[in-house]
Amino acid sequence: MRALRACRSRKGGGGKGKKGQKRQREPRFAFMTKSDIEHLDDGYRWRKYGQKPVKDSPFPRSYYRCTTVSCGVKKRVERSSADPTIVVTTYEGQHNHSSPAGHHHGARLHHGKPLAAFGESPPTPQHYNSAYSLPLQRLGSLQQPSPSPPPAPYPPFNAAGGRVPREELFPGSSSRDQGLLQDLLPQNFVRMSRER
DNA sequence: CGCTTTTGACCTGCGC
DNA sequence: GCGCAGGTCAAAAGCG
Repeated sequence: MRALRACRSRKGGGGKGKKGQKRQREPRFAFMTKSDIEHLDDGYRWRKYGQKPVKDSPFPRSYYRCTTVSCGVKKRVERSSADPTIVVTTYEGQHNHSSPAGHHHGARLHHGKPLAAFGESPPTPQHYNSAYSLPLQRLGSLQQPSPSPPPAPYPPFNAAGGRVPREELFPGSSSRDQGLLQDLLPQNFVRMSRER
């Protein structure tokens, strides 16, 4: 048990990051997975660096980071409050390395049955997309059901770091993630996936 | 012995 | 201006 936390000189320097600039720069990609385990082995090595209880969800949200140096890809894992069996994984950023150091199993979602995927840039498109025929959708398309689906699975954003501002994807909610589940997982979507 | 996990504290931004 | 929620850090413990 983390008994004594002796010298806590500088803790929590992160938060929302720089002032004035929202640190939502990396492309994000979220997908739902029907699994009993949260930490799906996608072939990369992840290190858990945090866990926080979510406001509208009885389940905590876990924060992972790619252990590979110079790869600042982050991953957020949380269970759906609507359906505990559904795990929502949100990737932030893209891997600089094609193959994980040491491990090369490829994408293995043990027990996971991906239900849907949203976002802008899947970390391993081939893995999730082809392997499970996931309907890649934009984040915004879920909130705003457009008559015609987006032509390309990957929205207009350059991997160099510049992507379409969140404001464009979320005209209504321009700030704060405001619940990944709420925004990314419409109730009907979850239910639909279950009933299939 | 090294890496991962756990957990509380701290910081920042936004909403009211 | 204050409070809340989200996100990150850092140290210790646990495990392989």
